[in-house]
Order: sequence, then structure tokens, then C-alpha cells
Amino acid sequence: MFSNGIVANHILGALVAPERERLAAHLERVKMVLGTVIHEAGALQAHVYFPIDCVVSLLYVLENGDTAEVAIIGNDGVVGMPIITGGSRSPHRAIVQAGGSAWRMHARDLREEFERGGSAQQMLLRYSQALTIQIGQTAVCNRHHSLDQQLCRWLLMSIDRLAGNELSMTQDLIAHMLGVRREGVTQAAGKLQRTGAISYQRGRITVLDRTHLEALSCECYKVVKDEYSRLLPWDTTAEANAGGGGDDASLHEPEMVGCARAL
Amino acid sequence: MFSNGIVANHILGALVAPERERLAAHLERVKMVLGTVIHEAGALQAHVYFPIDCVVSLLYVLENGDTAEVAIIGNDGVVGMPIITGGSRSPHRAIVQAGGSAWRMHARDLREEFERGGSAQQMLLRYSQALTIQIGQTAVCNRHHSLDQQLCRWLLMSIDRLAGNELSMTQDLIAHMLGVRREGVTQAAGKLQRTGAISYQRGRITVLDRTHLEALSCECYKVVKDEYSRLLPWDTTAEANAGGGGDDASLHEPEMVGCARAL
DNA sequence: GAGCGTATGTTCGGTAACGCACATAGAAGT
DNA sequence: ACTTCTATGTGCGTTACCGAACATACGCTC
Repeated sequence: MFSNGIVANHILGALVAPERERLAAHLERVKMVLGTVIHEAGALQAHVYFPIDCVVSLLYVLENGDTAEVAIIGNDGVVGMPIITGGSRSPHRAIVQAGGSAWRMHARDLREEFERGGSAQQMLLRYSQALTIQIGQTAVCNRHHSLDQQLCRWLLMSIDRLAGNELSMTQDLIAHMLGVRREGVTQAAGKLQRTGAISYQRGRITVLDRTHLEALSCECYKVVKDEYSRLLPWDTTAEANAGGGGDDASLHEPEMVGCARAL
Repeated sequence: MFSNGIVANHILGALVAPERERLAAHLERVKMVLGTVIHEAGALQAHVYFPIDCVVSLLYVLENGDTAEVAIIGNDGVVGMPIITGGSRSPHRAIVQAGGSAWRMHARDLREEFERGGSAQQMLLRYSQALTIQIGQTAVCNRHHSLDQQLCRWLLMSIDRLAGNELSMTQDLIAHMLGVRREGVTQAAGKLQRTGAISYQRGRITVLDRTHLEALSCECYKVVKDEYSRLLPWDTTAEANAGGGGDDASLHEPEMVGCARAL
């Protein structure tokens, strides 16, 4: 059961057994509450988080308070790459965009495993590239594509990292992620709702027609998705035995940082 | 003299002596001709390039032919990170944006050194983070800032990576990099020229007033610059003995790829 | 020095997204 | 039932940038 929980995260799941067991000794399961700031911009990152069933956004906050998401991280990745690369800080705020849980571990423990140079190193390096490409595609998308297209891409990327086809998100929050006006999201989402691609009411969005969303989305979605599956091959049949809630008593709350729910 | 040439690149220059010497055995100096495609999008990357006095852009080319630069690499970095991360390919085209020369080496030789886990590994990992943050800031900038601001940022980032205060660039090429219309660049550059910040004629831009450009630029420039100096501290006094052209006879041309000068 | 290719300048109508103001409507509490 | 809070819907003038067409001007070649 325990090991099932660990492989819920693709990075951990792809490790060879001895490494996975070594890391398991350092992992603790923590609850990821929506809106919690996991890493504040510029702050020292003490832990890495391997999402199990939550989604974390990397957000840049401008001097004037405007925001823009640069990447989305789910159980396909890890929050805290700067710990691996040695920077230990990043100008991006890591914030929980969809509640759930994650495996947490101390920075030095992961660095130690990384330096052994085995499959953990390989996976983390590959994930580093996948993340970089996702960020690059965000840049491209922000430059060239319409809000409508970007919304589709964002919805797809989000539900890909969640179990079902629903997500808890107000249009206002989506607007903050995309760095656009809330009214713009209302317009775009309205169109999608009228064509039957999605339905939503008060912060509860359901994706009804994935194919339609993919058709309306820009190429950016596919580029990132393809690159992820190339770099981090993941047997989706293994995903069945993932999750399976452990005893909640053992959950630890991540430290709450100042402006959680800042949005 | 030889070692002077090597330290012209900040990554190589920051290595401890034994590692630098080990890498030197694998380095060959190559000429980087403006417009040459160093790595085509999606192609296997056989070499890494450590720029000496050239500038390389990472460009994404959309299906419809539109382009957007995601990052600029000069002697502060290395072209070919996917070789380190293990992906060996990237959806970005690497293209020479300002001619000059670079140190080139075979992918496997660099990977070998990386796996030794010494200062080369450390520097490359830190550069990986710096590059990621540059790309992220491109995303933010594309979302929130005006063409005027972006042009200032771009000019600053470019001349920072060149010796003087001049650069050879038509407005049309800049437009391709920024992913905007050429006319837009003409407008923005015209304003800068009238205020005396820059002057240019037919593909030759001279920065006259750096301070002014920095004032007009958005915060993105500073964020990236600060992060670079935090992650890759570099003694600028050492830069004096950099460059110093070796014999041109020993220069090799990088393989020319299909659509060089595609822009 | 005439001709030509390329770089830059300018104009004009169109549109996507913005900023703001305000209307509606579901959810939650008293 | 009533208020209150939050989420969503809508209209309107403004702006930045786009797309296209066209004008100028520099520098090279013959």
C-alpha cells in the first residue's frame, strides 16, 4: 500500500526499487490545501514536493501585483527544482491550485540522492527539461495565441493532472493564472459552455468534451504533452493502483507561508 | 593564451583547473556565422556550444511560421542543455543571432564530465536554472509588457552578451525574435532613437544611453540579470583577458543545417 | 550615376483585450 | 424571508497591436 502511494507520483514511480526505498525513508505525506503558498518567490526552499493528486502552479507576481503562471505541476513532476539545480530559490511563487496531497522531503535528502547519480538523477534531469519546455511554451502561447485558445490549453493541462474531469476553480482564479482579466475568462468560458465543451457553476468546472477542447486549443498543448511523454515515459496502466487514501491522521500540514490565498 | 580563450565563456571559466583542462582536450573553436541554425527544433543535438563572443537565440517556430524567442544565450551560458538533461532534443531552434565564435564539444564528452559530479556539474545545473528563469520571464513579459518595454529588455539582454554597445540586427529580425510585426519594432525603435537612447541605420544599432533603456525597460530585465549573477557569479575583471582572436586557420564551420537564415 | 535590392518610415482600418461600471444570481448565514 | 458575500454576465469606450499597402531612403553593383 505504501509503495502504491509512492508510485502515484511519476518521478518516484519511475525509480528503480532500491532508490525508491531509500527515498521512501525520507518521504512524508502532507496535505496540500488549495491556495497555500508552498514556496514564496525568492525564499529559501527547504522541501521538495512530489504531488500525488494535487496541482501546483508556478506563478510570477509582478511589482504592480499582476500575475502570470509560468508552469503547472502535478503528479507528473516535482515542486522545488531549484533545490536540485543548486539555486535553492526561485522568483516564482509555488501555490496549490488544486487541493490534495503530496510526498514531501527535505532538500538535503533529495540532493544527496541526486548526487548518487542513479535513476533519481536521471529522472530529475529529464523533468527539468520537460518543465523548461513547458515554460517556454507558455512564453510562446502568451505571445501568439488568443485567450480562447489559452483557456483551452490551460483546462486541458489542469485536468490532465487531476483524477476526474472536474476542477474547482473560479473564473477569477483562472484569470490570475493566465494573467488576463476575469471578464475575458467569462467570455471565453461562456463560448465553451454554449458549445457544450464544458459546464460550470460557481467555481466548479466540468470538462464534457475533451476532444473539442483539444481542437480549439493551440499547438502549445500538444507540444508540451508530447515532450512530457517523450522525456518521462509513464505506464498509464500503473496509475490505477495510485492514490488510495492512507490514514489521514498521518498527514502533516506544510508550513503556511505569509500570504497564502494571496489571490 | 589558450586558457584565456577558454575562460571567455563564464561556465568554462568558473571551473576548477583540473576540470577545465580535462574539458579543454575536447574543445574546438568554431566560427558562428550569423543566421546559422546550430540545432534544429526536434533534431538530435550532437554538440554543445560555449559562446565566446557570439549570441545564440532559442527560437520556437509555430506551425504557421510565426516565431518567438524564448531565450538568449551568450558567453554567460551554453547552447545544448538538452544534452545534459538527457533529452538530447528540444522543440527550440538554436540560431546564431550575432556572429562570432564558440567552443564546441561532443555531447558524450560533456555528459561524461557532468557525470563526474564536480564543478562542471554544479555550473551546468546552475545555468540550467538561470536559463529556465530567463524563459519564464520571457513568458511573463510576453503577457504583461508593451512592445516598447520588451524592445528595451531585448536590446539590453543582447548587448550585455556582446563586447561593445553595437549590434548588427535589422528591425525585421528583431521583430521575428520578439514575435511581433516589423512595423511595431520600427515604431518603438523610432521613439528610442528620438529620445537619444539608441541610434541605428540599416541593421546597425548603437546603444547610446544604457541607463535610459533600463529605465524604460520592464522589471523582467532586472529579474533575469539578478538571477544570473546570483547563480553564476562571474568576476568581470577576468573578462579583460578574454577573446583575443586565435588563428583563424584552426576554425571549423559548424555543420550547416537546412534552413539556415530561415528568417 | 542609374538601377536595384533591402531597410526603414507612415498610414489606415480592423480587432482582441483592457479598464471600468454595473447587473444578475447562486450560496450561506441570521 | 432577508441580508450578505461571492461568482458570473454584460455593455462601452479606449488602447495596443495587427495586416496590408505604400512611400522613402540607403548602399551596393554595374
